[in-house]
Amino acid sequence: MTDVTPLQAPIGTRDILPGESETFATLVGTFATMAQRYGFGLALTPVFEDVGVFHRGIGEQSDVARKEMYVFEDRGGRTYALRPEGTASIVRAFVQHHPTTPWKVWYVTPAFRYERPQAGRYRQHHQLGVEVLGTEDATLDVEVIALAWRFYESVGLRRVTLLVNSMGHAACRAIYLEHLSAHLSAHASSLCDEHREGWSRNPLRVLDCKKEECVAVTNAGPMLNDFLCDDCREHFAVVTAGLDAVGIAWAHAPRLVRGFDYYTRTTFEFIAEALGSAQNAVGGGGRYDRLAEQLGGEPTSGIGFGSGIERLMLALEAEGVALPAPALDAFVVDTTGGTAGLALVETLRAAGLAADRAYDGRSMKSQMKVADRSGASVALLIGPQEMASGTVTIRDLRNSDVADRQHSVTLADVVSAVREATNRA
RNA sequence: GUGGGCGUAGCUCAGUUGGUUAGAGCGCCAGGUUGUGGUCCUGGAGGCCGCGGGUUCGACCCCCGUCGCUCACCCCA
Repeated sequence: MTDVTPLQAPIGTRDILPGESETFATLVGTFATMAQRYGFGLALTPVFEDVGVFHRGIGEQSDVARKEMYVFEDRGGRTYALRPEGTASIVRAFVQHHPTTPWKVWYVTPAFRYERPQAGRYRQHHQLGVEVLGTEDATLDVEVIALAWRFYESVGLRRVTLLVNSMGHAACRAIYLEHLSAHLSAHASSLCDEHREGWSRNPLRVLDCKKEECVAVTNAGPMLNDFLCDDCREHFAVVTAGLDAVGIAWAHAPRLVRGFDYYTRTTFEFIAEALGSAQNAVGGGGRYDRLAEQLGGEPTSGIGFGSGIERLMLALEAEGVALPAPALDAFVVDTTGGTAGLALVETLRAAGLAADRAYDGRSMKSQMKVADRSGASVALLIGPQEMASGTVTIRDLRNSDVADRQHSVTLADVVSAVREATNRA
Protein backbone atom coordinates (compact mmCIF):
# COMPACT_ATOMS: atom_id res chain seq x y z
CA MET A 1 0.00 0.00 0.00
CA THR A 2 1.25 3.42 -0.89
CA ASP A 3 2.27 5.67 1.95
CA VAL A 4 0.18 8.78 1.58
CA THR A 5 1.46 10.60 4.64
CA PRO A 6 1.73 14.22 3.54
CA LEU A 7 5.31 15.27 2.94
CA GLN A 8 6.53 18.47 4.44
CA ALA A 9 9.52 20.75 4.30
CA PRO A 10 12.52 19.50 6.32
CA ILE A 11 12.99 20.61 9.91
CA GLY A 12 14.16 24.17 10.16
CA THR A 13 13.34 25.02 6.57
CA ARG A 14 10.36 26.85 5.28
CA ASP A 15 8.59 27.81 2.11
CA ILE A 16 8.60 31.45 1.13
CA LEU A 17 5.49 31.89 -0.96
CA PRO A 18 3.54 34.69 -2.62
CA GLY A 19 2.45 37.01 0.15
CA GLU A 20 5.95 37.31 1.53
CA SER A 21 8.12 36.25 -1.37
CA GLU A 22 7.48 39.70 -2.84
CA THR A 23 9.44 41.15 0.05
CA PHE A 24 12.20 38.62 -0.50
CA ALA A 25 12.38 39.53 -4.17
CA THR A 26 12.39 43.25 -3.42
CA LEU A 27 15.29 42.85 -1.00
CA VAL A 28 17.30 40.87 -3.52
CA GLY A 29 16.45 43.34 -6.27
CA THR A 30 17.40 46.32 -4.15
CA PHE A 31 20.66 44.70 -3.15
CA ALA A 32 21.45 43.81 -6.76
CA THR A 33 20.88 47.41 -7.80
CA MET A 34 23.06 48.76 -5.03
CA ALA A 35 25.84 46.24 -5.60
CA GLN A 36 25.88 47.16 -9.27
CA ARG A 37 25.99 50.81 -8.28
CA TYR A 38 29.05 50.11 -6.15
CA GLY A 39 30.79 48.30 -8.97
CA PHE A 40 30.15 44.69 -8.07
CA GLY A 41 29.38 41.87 -10.48
CA LEU A 42 27.24 38.84 -9.67
CA ALA A 43 29.04 35.60 -8.80
CA LEU A 44 27.20 32.30 -8.82
CA THR A 45 28.98 29.36 -7.24
CA PRO A 46 27.75 25.87 -6.37
CA VAL A 47 25.78 25.46 -3.14
CA PHE A 48 27.93 22.44 -2.33
CA GLU A 49 31.69 22.29 -2.27
CA ASP A 50 34.44 19.96 -1.23
CA VAL A 51 34.32 20.02 2.58
CA GLY A 52 37.87 21.29 2.54
CA VAL A 53 36.69 24.62 1.21
CA PHE A 54 34.81 25.19 4.43
CA HIS A 55 37.09 23.38 6.82
CA ARG A 56 40.10 25.31 5.65
CA GLY A 57 38.04 28.42 5.13
CA ILE A 58 36.00 29.03 8.20
CA GLY A 59 38.27 27.03 10.49
CA GLU A 60 38.00 23.49 11.74
CA GLN A 61 37.56 24.73 15.26
CA SER A 62 34.67 27.04 14.53
CA ASP A 63 31.29 25.87 15.77
CA VAL A 64 29.94 25.91 12.25
CA ALA A 65 32.60 23.56 10.94
CA ARG A 66 32.60 21.34 14.00
CA LYS A 67 28.94 20.59 14.35
CA GLU A 68 26.74 22.54 11.99
CA MET A 69 27.72 21.45 8.50
CA TYR A 70 25.64 19.32 6.21
CA VAL A 71 28.29 16.91 4.99
CA PHE A 72 27.55 14.12 2.55
CA GLU A 73 29.26 11.71 0.25
CA ASP A 74 28.24 11.52 -3.39
CA ARG A 75 28.08 8.36 -5.47
CA GLY A 76 31.67 8.78 -6.48
CA GLY A 77 32.87 8.79 -2.89
CA ARG A 78 33.68 12.50 -2.81
CA THR A 79 32.90 14.31 0.40
CA TYR A 80 30.95 17.49 -0.05
CA ALA A 81 29.25 19.96 2.22
CA LEU A 82 26.32 22.28 1.71
CA ARG A 83 27.65 25.78 2.10
CA PRO A 84 27.17 27.16 5.61
CA GLU A 85 28.12 30.70 4.54
CA GLY A 86 28.99 32.58 1.40
CA THR A 87 32.56 33.77 1.63
CA ALA A 88 34.58 30.56 1.37
CA SER A 89 33.09 29.57 -2.00
CA ILE A 90 33.75 32.98 -3.46
CA VAL A 91 37.36 32.87 -2.37
CA ARG A 92 37.69 29.35 -3.74
CA ALA A 93 36.40 30.64 -7.07
CA PHE A 94 38.87 33.50 -6.92
CA VAL A 95 41.75 31.13 -6.32
CA GLN A 96 40.57 28.86 -9.10
CA HIS A 97 40.07 31.48 -11.81
CA HIS A 98 42.73 34.10 -11.08
CA PRO A 99 40.63 37.11 -12.05
CA THR A 100 42.25 40.51 -12.24
CA THR A 101 42.09 42.42 -9.01
CA PRO A 102 40.46 44.08 -7.29
CA TRP A 103 37.75 41.50 -7.84
CA LYS A 104 34.39 42.77 -6.63
CA VAL A 105 31.49 40.35 -6.60
CA TRP A 106 28.10 40.09 -4.95
CA TYR A 107 26.00 36.99 -4.34
CA VAL A 108 22.66 35.74 -3.16
CA THR A 109 22.56 32.19 -1.91
CA PRO A 110 20.94 29.76 0.45
CA ALA A 111 23.12 28.78 3.42
CA PHE A 112 22.79 25.60 5.46
CA ARG A 113 23.57 24.95 9.08
CA TYR A 114 22.52 21.97 11.12
CA GLU A 115 21.23 23.69 14.25
CA ARG A 116 18.08 23.58 16.30
CA PRO A 117 15.73 26.04 14.64
CA GLN A 118 14.54 29.04 16.56
CA ALA A 119 13.20 32.52 15.95
CA GLY A 120 15.33 33.99 13.18
CA ARG A 121 17.39 30.86 12.77
CA TYR A 122 16.84 28.18 10.19
CA ARG A 123 18.65 25.18 8.81
CA GLN A 124 18.37 26.79 5.43
CA HIS A 125 18.39 30.53 5.23
CA HIS A 126 19.40 32.99 2.55
CA GLN A 127 22.18 35.48 2.43
CA LEU A 128 23.03 38.47 0.33
CA GLY A 129 26.62 39.58 0.30
CA VAL A 130 29.64 41.06 -1.39
CA GLU A 131 33.30 40.15 -1.43
CA VAL A 132 36.34 42.03 -2.67
CA LEU A 133 39.62 40.25 -3.27
CA GLY A 134 42.95 41.74 -4.03
CA THR A 135 43.36 44.93 -2.07
CA GLU A 136 43.99 45.78 1.53
CA ASP A 137 43.04 49.42 1.18
CA ALA A 138 41.30 50.35 4.42
CA THR A 139 39.02 52.81 2.64
CA LEU A 140 37.56 49.83 0.81
CA ASP A 141 36.47 48.46 4.18
CA VAL A 142 34.51 51.67 4.56
CA GLU A 143 32.84 51.20 1.18
CA VAL A 144 31.81 47.66 1.96
CA ILE A 145 30.32 48.76 5.25
CA ALA A 146 28.71 51.73 3.52
CA LEU A 147 27.07 49.50 0.93
CA ALA A 148 25.53 47.43 3.71
CA TRP A 149 24.49 50.51 5.62
CA ARG A 150 22.87 52.15 2.61
CA PHE A 151 21.15 48.90 1.75
CA TYR A 152 19.49 48.67 5.15
CA GLU A 153 18.61 52.32 4.90
CA SER A 154 17.06 52.02 1.47
CA VAL A 155 14.84 49.08 2.36
CA GLY A 156 13.50 51.03 5.31
CA LEU A 157 15.25 49.43 8.27
CA ARG A 158 15.78 52.18 10.78
CA ARG A 159 16.99 50.81 14.08
CA VAL A 160 20.38 49.45 13.10
CA THR A 161 23.52 49.55 15.18
CA LEU A 162 26.88 49.09 13.52
CA LEU A 163 29.58 47.48 15.65
CA VAL A 164 33.17 47.48 14.45
CA ASN A 165 36.40 46.07 15.77
CA SER A 166 39.84 45.08 14.62
CA MET A 167 41.19 41.61 15.17
CA GLY A 168 44.69 42.42 14.06
CA HIS A 169 46.62 40.45 11.50
CA ALA A 170 48.29 37.09 11.98
CA ALA A 171 51.38 38.31 13.78
CA CYS A 172 49.91 40.71 16.29
CA ARG A 173 46.99 38.48 16.98
CA ALA A 174 49.34 35.59 17.68
CA ILE A 175 51.01 37.65 20.37
CA TYR A 176 47.66 38.59 21.80
CA LEU A 177 46.56 34.96 21.75
CA GLU A 178 49.56 34.00 23.86
CA HIS A 179 48.62 36.55 26.47
CA LEU A 180 44.97 35.64 26.30
CA SER A 181 45.72 31.94 26.62
CA ALA A 182 47.95 32.57 29.59
CA HIS A 183 45.22 34.58 31.23
CA LEU A 184 42.51 32.01 30.48
CA SER A 185 44.75 29.23 31.67
CA ALA A 186 45.31 31.00 34.96
CA HIS A 187 41.61 31.59 35.46
CA ALA A 188 40.17 28.52 33.76
CA SER A 189 38.42 27.37 36.88
CA SER A 190 36.37 30.58 36.87
CA LEU A 191 35.09 30.12 33.31
CA CYS A 192 31.64 28.86 32.41
CA ASP A 193 30.92 25.14 32.19
CA GLU A 194 31.53 24.94 28.49
CA HIS A 195 34.79 26.88 28.40
CA ARG A 196 36.36 25.63 31.61
CA GLU A 197 37.69 22.65 29.72
CA GLY A 198 37.32 23.80 26.15
CA TRP A 199 38.82 27.27 26.14
CA SER A 200 42.12 26.21 24.64
CA ARG A 201 40.55 24.85 21.49
CA ASN A 202 39.70 28.37 20.41
CA PRO A 203 40.51 31.04 22.98
CA LEU A 204 38.91 33.84 20.99
CA ARG A 205 35.54 32.18 21.30
CA VAL A 206 35.61 32.81 25.02
CA LEU A 207 35.46 36.52 24.25
CA ASP A 208 32.19 35.88 22.50
CA CYS A 209 30.71 34.01 25.45
CA LYS A 210 27.85 35.82 27.15
CA LYS A 211 28.08 33.91 30.43
CA GLU A 212 28.84 36.12 33.40
CA GLU A 213 31.76 33.99 34.48
CA CYS A 214 33.49 34.26 31.15
CA VAL A 215 32.74 37.94 30.75
CA ALA A 216 34.28 38.61 34.16
CA VAL A 217 37.43 36.68 33.33
CA THR A 218 37.94 38.18 29.88
CA ASN A 219 37.20 41.71 31.06
CA ALA A 220 40.01 41.41 33.54
CA GLY A 221 42.31 40.00 30.90
CA PRO A 222 44.32 41.43 28.02
CA MET A 223 42.39 43.29 25.34
CA LEU A 224 43.03 42.68 21.67
CA ASN A 225 43.23 46.37 20.89
CA ASP A 226 46.23 46.82 23.13
CA PHE A 227 48.19 44.34 21.06
CA LEU A 228 47.54 45.71 17.57
CA CYS A 229 50.69 46.48 15.66
CA ASP A 230 51.18 49.93 14.18
CA ASP A 231 49.93 48.85 10.76
CA CYS A 232 46.76 47.30 12.12
CA ARG A 233 46.18 50.26 14.40
CA GLU A 234 46.55 52.57 11.42
CA HIS A 235 44.26 50.42 9.29
CA PHE A 236 41.55 50.56 11.92
CA ALA A 237 41.98 54.31 12.31
CA VAL A 238 41.48 54.81 8.58
CA VAL A 239 38.34 52.67 8.67
CA THR A 240 36.75 54.53 11.55
CA ALA A 241 37.75 57.92 10.17
CA GLY A 242 36.28 56.88 6.84
CA LEU A 243 33.00 55.89 8.43
CA ASP A 244 32.87 59.29 10.08
CA ALA A 245 33.67 60.95 6.77
CA VAL A 246 30.75 59.34 4.97
CA GLY A 247 28.36 59.91 7.83
CA ILE A 248 27.89 56.40 9.15
CA ALA A 249 27.38 55.97 12.87
CA TRP A 250 29.43 53.20 14.40
CA ALA A 251 30.32 51.86 17.82
CA HIS A 252 33.55 50.20 18.79
CA ALA A 253 32.97 46.66 20.07
CA PRO A 254 36.29 45.44 21.46
CA ARG A 255 34.89 41.98 22.16
CA LEU A 256 33.50 41.44 18.69
CA VAL A 257 35.38 38.46 17.26
CA ARG A 258 32.68 36.74 15.18
CA GLY A 259 32.31 33.08 14.50
CA PHE A 260 34.63 32.31 11.63
CA ASP A 261 38.34 31.87 12.06
CA TYR A 262 39.34 33.58 8.86
CA TYR A 263 38.81 37.13 9.97
CA THR A 264 41.73 39.54 10.30
CA ARG A 265 41.77 43.23 11.04
CA THR A 266 38.38 44.82 10.41
CA THR A 267 35.31 42.95 11.65
CA PHE A 268 31.83 44.40 11.86
CA GLU A 269 28.28 43.43 12.62
CA PHE A 270 24.91 45.05 12.10
CA ILE A 271 22.45 44.64 14.95
CA ALA A 272 18.73 45.08 14.27
CA GLU A 273 17.50 46.54 17.52
CA ALA A 274 13.91 45.68 16.69
CA LEU A 275 14.70 41.99 16.99
CA GLY A 276 14.29 41.28 20.66
CA SER A 277 15.67 37.78 20.53
CA ALA A 278 19.30 36.77 20.77
CA GLN A 279 19.34 36.37 17.00
CA ASN A 280 19.48 40.08 16.30
CA ALA A 281 22.47 40.27 13.97
CA VAL A 282 21.13 40.95 10.49
CA GLY A 283 24.49 41.13 8.86
CA GLY A 284 28.18 41.15 9.40
CA GLY A 285 31.52 40.65 7.85
CA GLY A 286 35.11 41.59 7.90
CA ARG A 287 38.51 41.36 6.35
CA TYR A 288 40.22 38.06 5.68
CA ASP A 289 43.79 38.49 4.63
CA ARG A 290 44.79 34.83 4.91
CA LEU A 291 41.82 33.03 3.43
CA ALA A 292 42.99 32.85 -0.19
CA GLU A 293 46.26 31.34 1.00
CA GLN A 294 44.48 28.81 3.15
CA LEU A 295 42.54 27.73 0.09
CA GLY A 296 45.70 27.20 -1.89
CA GLY A 297 46.06 30.52 -3.64
CA GLU A 298 48.52 33.37 -3.56
CA PRO A 299 48.35 35.52 -0.45
CA THR A 300 45.49 37.89 -1.26
CA SER A 301 43.64 40.33 0.96
CA GLY A 302 39.88 40.19 1.00
CA ILE A 303 36.91 41.71 2.70
CA GLY A 304 33.25 40.87 2.60
CA PHE A 305 29.85 41.35 4.04
CA GLY A 306 26.88 39.05 4.35
CA SER A 307 23.30 39.70 5.37
CA GLY A 308 20.58 37.24 6.31
CA ILE A 309 17.47 37.79 4.25
CA GLU A 310 15.06 36.05 6.64
CA ARG A 311 16.38 38.00 9.59
CA LEU A 312 16.13 41.21 7.66
CA MET A 313 12.52 40.35 6.83
CA LEU A 314 11.82 39.70 10.51
CA ALA A 315 13.45 42.97 11.49
CA LEU A 316 11.45 44.91 8.92
CA GLU A 317 8.27 43.29 10.16
CA ALA A 318 9.19 44.13 13.74
CA GLU A 319 9.65 47.74 12.71
CA GLY A 320 6.35 47.72 10.89
CA VAL A 321 7.97 48.34 7.52
CA ALA A 322 6.01 46.97 4.59
CA LEU A 323 7.81 46.99 1.27
CA PRO A 324 5.66 47.91 -1.72
CA ALA A 325 4.70 44.80 -3.65
CA PRO A 326 4.22 44.87 -7.40
CA ALA A 327 0.53 44.92 -8.30
CA LEU A 328 -1.51 44.00 -11.32
CA ASP A 329 -2.47 46.83 -13.63
CA ALA A 330 -5.57 45.25 -15.04
CA PHE A 331 -7.87 42.31 -14.46
CA VAL A 332 -9.92 41.15 -17.40
CA VAL A 333 -13.48 40.03 -16.78
CA ASP A 334 -14.91 38.19 -19.74
CA THR A 335 -18.37 36.64 -19.64
CA THR A 336 -18.65 35.82 -23.32
CA GLY A 337 -17.07 32.44 -22.98
CA GLY A 338 -14.86 32.96 -26.00
CA THR A 339 -11.28 34.00 -26.48
CA ALA A 340 -11.80 37.77 -26.20
CA GLY A 341 -10.49 37.86 -22.63
CA LEU A 342 -7.52 35.71 -23.49
CA ALA A 343 -6.64 37.94 -26.42
CA LEU A 344 -6.97 41.06 -24.31
CA VAL A 345 -4.68 39.95 -21.46
CA GLU A 346 -2.08 38.91 -24.01
CA THR A 347 -2.33 42.31 -25.70
CA LEU A 348 -1.86 44.06 -22.37
CA ARG A 349 1.07 41.88 -21.38
CA ALA A 350 2.73 42.43 -24.73
CA ALA A 351 2.42 46.15 -24.06
CA GLY A 352 4.28 45.73 -20.78
CA LEU A 353 1.28 45.85 -18.48
CA ALA A 354 0.61 43.32 -15.73
CA ALA A 355 -2.69 41.64 -16.46
CA ASP A 356 -4.57 38.60 -15.29
CA ARG A 357 -8.02 37.11 -15.68
CA ALA A 358 -10.38 34.51 -14.23
CA TYR A 359 -10.96 31.00 -15.48
CA ASP A 360 -13.62 28.32 -15.63
CA GLY A 361 -16.38 30.53 -16.97
CA ARG A 362 -17.38 32.09 -13.69
CA SER A 363 -20.21 34.58 -13.40
CA MET A 364 -19.50 38.27 -13.75
CA LYS A 365 -20.05 38.84 -10.06
CA SER A 366 -17.66 36.05 -9.24
CA GLN A 367 -15.04 37.36 -11.65
CA MET A 368 -15.39 40.83 -10.18
CA LYS A 369 -14.64 39.43 -6.74
CA VAL A 370 -11.52 37.80 -8.06
CA ALA A 371 -10.60 41.05 -9.76
CA ASP A 372 -11.01 42.88 -6.49
CA ARG A 373 -8.87 40.39 -4.60
CA SER A 374 -6.18 40.51 -7.23
CA GLY A 375 -5.34 44.08 -6.28
CA ALA A 376 -5.51 45.21 -9.90
CA SER A 377 -5.95 48.90 -10.55
CA VAL A 378 -8.71 48.46 -13.04
CA ALA A 379 -11.12 45.81 -14.25
CA LEU A 380 -11.70 45.45 -17.96
CA LEU A 381 -15.15 44.09 -18.70
CA ILE A 382 -16.08 42.21 -21.82
CA GLY A 383 -19.70 41.13 -22.11
CA PRO A 384 -22.12 40.67 -25.00
CA GLN A 385 -22.59 44.44 -25.32
CA GLU A 386 -18.86 45.12 -25.56
CA MET A 387 -18.47 42.26 -28.00
CA ALA A 388 -21.13 43.73 -30.24
CA SER A 389 -19.64 47.21 -30.21
CA GLY A 390 -15.96 46.28 -30.21
CA THR A 391 -15.35 48.05 -26.93
CA VAL A 392 -14.23 47.29 -23.40
CA THR A 393 -15.62 48.74 -20.20
CA ILE A 394 -12.85 49.96 -17.95
CA ARG A 395 -13.69 50.19 -14.28
CA ASP A 396 -11.55 51.73 -11.56
CA LEU A 397 -11.20 49.27 -8.69
CA ARG A 398 -9.33 51.50 -6.28
CA ASN A 399 -11.42 54.64 -5.99
CA SER A 400 -14.91 54.45 -4.65
CA ASP A 401 -16.06 57.82 -5.99
CA VAL A 402 -19.40 57.11 -7.55
CA ALA A 403 -19.04 59.38 -10.53
CA ASP A 404 -16.83 58.40 -13.41
CA ARG A 405 -15.93 55.04 -11.99
CA GLN A 406 -16.24 53.26 -15.29
CA HIS A 407 -16.47 54.13 -18.92
CA SER A 408 -16.25 52.57 -22.32
CA VAL A 409 -13.16 52.51 -24.52
CA THR A 410 -12.52 51.01 -27.91
CA LEU A 411 -10.29 47.96 -28.15
CA ALA A 412 -7.67 50.06 -29.87
CA ASP A 413 -7.52 52.43 -26.91
CA VAL A 414 -7.46 49.89 -24.10
CA VAL A 415 -3.71 49.91 -23.50
CA SER A 416 -3.46 53.67 -23.27
CA ALA A 417 -6.60 53.82 -21.11
CA VAL A 418 -5.12 51.33 -18.66
CA ARG A 419 -1.83 53.23 -18.59
CA GLU A 420 -3.67 56.44 -17.87
CA ALA A 421 -5.79 54.92 -15.13
CA THR A 422 -2.76 53.24 -13.55
CA ASN A 423 -0.67 56.38 -13.50
CA ARG A 424 -3.46 58.37 -11.95
CA ALA A 425 -3.05 56.40 -8.73
C1' G B 1 23.54 18.79 21.60
C1' U B 2 20.23 20.44 26.28
C1' G B 3 15.54 22.26 28.30
C1' G B 4 10.26 24.47 28.30
C1' G B 5 5.38 25.20 25.66
C1' C B 6 2.08 23.37 21.89
C1' G B 7 -0.32 19.98 17.91
C1' U B 8 -8.85 20.33 16.76
C1' A B 9 -11.48 23.03 9.33
C1' G B 10 -7.19 26.64 4.45
C1' C B 11 -6.02 30.45 8.83
C1' U B 12 -6.77 32.04 14.22
C1' C B 13 -8.81 29.38 18.00
C1' A B 14 -13.33 27.30 21.42
C1' G B 15 -14.51 22.34 23.05
C1' U B 16 -17.46 22.33 30.16
C1' U B 17 -15.73 16.72 35.76
C1' G B 18 -13.76 11.58 29.67
C1' G B 19 -20.59 10.69 27.55
C1' U B 20 -24.82 11.10 21.35
C1' U B 21 -24.32 13.60 14.53
C1' A B 22 -16.81 18.15 17.10
C1' G B 23 -18.09 24.29 17.04
C1' A B 24 -17.03 29.83 16.08
C1' G B 25 -14.73 33.88 13.46
C1' C B 26 -12.06 34.84 9.09
C1' G B 27 -11.23 32.77 4.28
C1' C B 28 -13.36 29.90 0.18
C1' C B 29 -17.80 28.56 -3.11
C1' A B 30 -22.95 29.73 -4.52
C1' G B 31 -27.16 32.82 -4.22
C1' G B 32 -29.73 37.82 -2.82
C1' U B 33 -34.41 37.89 -10.41
C1' U B 34 -33.04 40.98 -15.72
C1' G B 35 -24.19 41.80 -17.05
C1' U B 36 -20.35 44.55 -11.95
C1' G B 37 -15.98 43.96 -6.77
C1' G B 38 -14.89 46.11 -1.90
C1' U B 39 -20.30 46.75 2.94
C1' C B 40 -24.61 43.71 4.23
C1' C B 41 -27.94 39.13 4.25
C1' U B 42 -28.74 33.71 3.26
C1' G B 43 -26.97 28.99 2.17
C1' G B 44 -22.94 25.48 1.23
C1' A B 45 -18.36 22.81 0.97
C1' G B 46 -14.41 21.65 4.12
C1' G B 47 -12.01 17.98 10.06
C1' C B 48 -8.88 9.57 10.41
C1' C B 49 -9.22 16.28 16.74
C1' G B 50 -0.63 15.13 14.07
C1' C B 51 0.45 9.61 14.10
C1' G B 52 0.75 4.77 16.87
C1' G B 53 -0.36 2.16 21.18
C1' G B 54 -2.70 1.83 26.13
C1' U B 55 -6.59 2.66 30.11
C1' U B 56 -12.15 2.65 29.79
C1' C B 57 -18.69 0.40 28.56
C1' G B 58 -17.09 4.93 26.02
C1' A B 59 -11.19 9.18 24.57
C1' C B 60 -10.47 15.59 21.09
C1' C B 61 -10.13 15.15 26.54
C1' C B 62 -6.35 10.56 30.73
C1' C B 63 -1.31 7.60 30.20
C1' C B 64 3.05 6.07 27.11
C1' G B 65 5.66 6.45 22.67
C1' U B 66 6.54 8.89 18.13
C1' C B 67 6.64 12.75 14.49
C1' G B 68 6.21 17.86 13.91
C1' C B 69 5.83 23.07 15.30
C1' U B 70 7.49 26.74 18.61
C1' C B 71 10.56 29.32 22.32
C1' A B 72 15.12 29.46 25.02
C1' C B 73 20.49 27.97 25.86
C1' C B 74 24.88 27.51 22.63
C1' C B 75 26.35 29.80 18.18
C1' C B 76 25.24 32.53 14.18
C1' A B 77 22.42 35.43 9.40
